[in-house]
Amino acid sequence: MTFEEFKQQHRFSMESICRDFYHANKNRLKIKKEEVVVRNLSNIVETTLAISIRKGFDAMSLRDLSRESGLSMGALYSYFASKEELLYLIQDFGQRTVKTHLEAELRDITSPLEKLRAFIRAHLYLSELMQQWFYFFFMETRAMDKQDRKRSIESELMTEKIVIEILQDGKAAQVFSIQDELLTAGAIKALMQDWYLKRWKFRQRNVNVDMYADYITGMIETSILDT
Amino acid sequence: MTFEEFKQQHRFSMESICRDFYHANKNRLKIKKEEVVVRNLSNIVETTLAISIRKGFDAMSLRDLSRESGLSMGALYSYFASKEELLYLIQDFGQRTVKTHLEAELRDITSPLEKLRAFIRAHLYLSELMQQWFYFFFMETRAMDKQDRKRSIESELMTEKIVIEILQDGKAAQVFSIQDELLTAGAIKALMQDWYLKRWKFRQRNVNVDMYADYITGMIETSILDT
DNA sequence: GTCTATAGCCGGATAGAC
DNA sequence: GTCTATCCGGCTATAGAC
Repeated sequence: MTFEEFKQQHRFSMESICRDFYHANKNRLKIKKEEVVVRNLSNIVETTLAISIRKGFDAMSLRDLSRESGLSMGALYSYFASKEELLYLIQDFGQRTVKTHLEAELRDITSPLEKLRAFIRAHLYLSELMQQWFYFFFMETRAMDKQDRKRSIESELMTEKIVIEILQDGKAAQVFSIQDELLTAGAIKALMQDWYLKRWKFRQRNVNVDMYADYITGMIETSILDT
Repeated sequence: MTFEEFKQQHRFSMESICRDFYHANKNRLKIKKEEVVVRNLSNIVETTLAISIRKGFDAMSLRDLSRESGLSMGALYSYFASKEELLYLIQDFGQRTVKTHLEAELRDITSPLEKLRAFIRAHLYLSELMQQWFYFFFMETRAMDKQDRKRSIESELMTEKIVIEILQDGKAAQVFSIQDELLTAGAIKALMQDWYLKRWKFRQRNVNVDMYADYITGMIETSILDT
C-alpha cells in the first residue's frame, strides 16, 4: 500500500464530508438546499481550520471568519447556533470520518504484523489527507467544554488501544517480543503524531509520507520483532 | 544519572527563576523591592501557566489571572505592560533557563553514545521539572507574534540540531549505524516530547520519568547501534 | 438565504485614591 | 505597592430589511 493507492481508495474531500453532514442533520438545519449547504459549510469549515491552525480557535473571531470566508455574520449564524457549536460540529464530523476510514482499512487483516503495518500506514495516510483536522483536534481539545474534551480524549485513547491490542496479539502469537505494551504503543502513537504536528518541518526537508512510513515502521519493527 | 540525582544538582524553582529575572531587569521594573517582585512574579507566572495549560493563553483573561492569583488588575500591570509582554516574559525566561541547564549537563562529554544518553536524560529530566513550561511553549508558539514565534521555532530546531550533530559524530566514529540522521533525530525528539505533552497519561499508568528514559533509550539504541 | 445594523457584554488597559 | 472605578474597543449574537 502506498499513499497514492490509499488516496484512490479513500477518495474524500471537504465537500464529501460536508455532504454527509448535511444528510445526517437535514432536519436541524435552517438552510434547506443541499448545494447551498455543502458549498457554504465547506467554506466555513475550511476557513475555520485555516485560521484556527494559524492562531487558535479561541483567538479567531467570527469577524475574522466572516472576512476570510466571504460570508456575512448573519449567514454564518444560519449554519451554527454559536461559536461553541461550530467547534463541536468540526470535532464531531472530523472524528467520525477518521473512525470510518480507519476501520475500513483494518477489516479482514488477521496477522498481527500485517495488522500493525496496515494500521500505521492507514493512520499516517489519513493524517496526511486530513492534516488540518488532526492538527486542530490535537491543539483545540483543551479549548472544548468538559463533555467534548472527554470525547476527544477517548478518541485519542481509542487509537492507542487498537495498537495495544495488536501488540498483545502479536506477543501471544510469539511474533513480537515486547516488555511493556503500553509504553510501546505510546511510542508508536508519538511517532505517528509527529507527522501531522510537525508537517512544516518534513515539508522543508522534502520528506514525504511514504518515506516517513517506511522509516518508522522499520524502527518499530527492529525494536519489537522476535529474532 | 537518575532523576533524583539530577534534581539535587539542578536545584531550581519558580522563585529562583523569578529572582534571576529580577536581577536581569532591575532597572525596567516599576516595583523595586526584591522580595516583593519575586513573590508576586512567581505567583503571576505560576498562575498564568496553570490557566493557560487548562484553556490556552489567549482564552485566559486578565480578570481570570487576577482572581486566581489574588492580585488586583492594577497590581498585575505593575509587573508587565501588556498581556503580550507577559507572554514574552514567560517564553524568554523559560527558554533561557532550559538552555543554561541543558548546556551545563552536556559539557565535558565527548563519546557520542554517552553524549546521546546524557542529552536524552537531561532533556527528559528538565521537561519533568519544568513540565508546565515545556507544555506551554509547545502550545502557545502559534499565539505569539511573528518575532517571538521565530525565536520559539529556532529554540525547537536548536535542540534537534544538537541531536543531529551527536548522531553524525557517532556515525563518523562508526559507533552508530544510521541511514538518515534527520529522520532519526526527529524521531528521538518526538519521543522526548511525548513525555511532557502526555504527562497525564503516564501519571495514570504509573510510569515515572526514569522508567520512560530507560524505555526510549533502549528503543533508540536498538535502532541505531552498530552490531 | 443573505445582508446590515446594532444590542449588550466582556476584554485589556489606565487613572487616581489610599 | 496595591486597590477600585472606569474607559473604550472588539466580541458574540440577533433583529429585521431585502
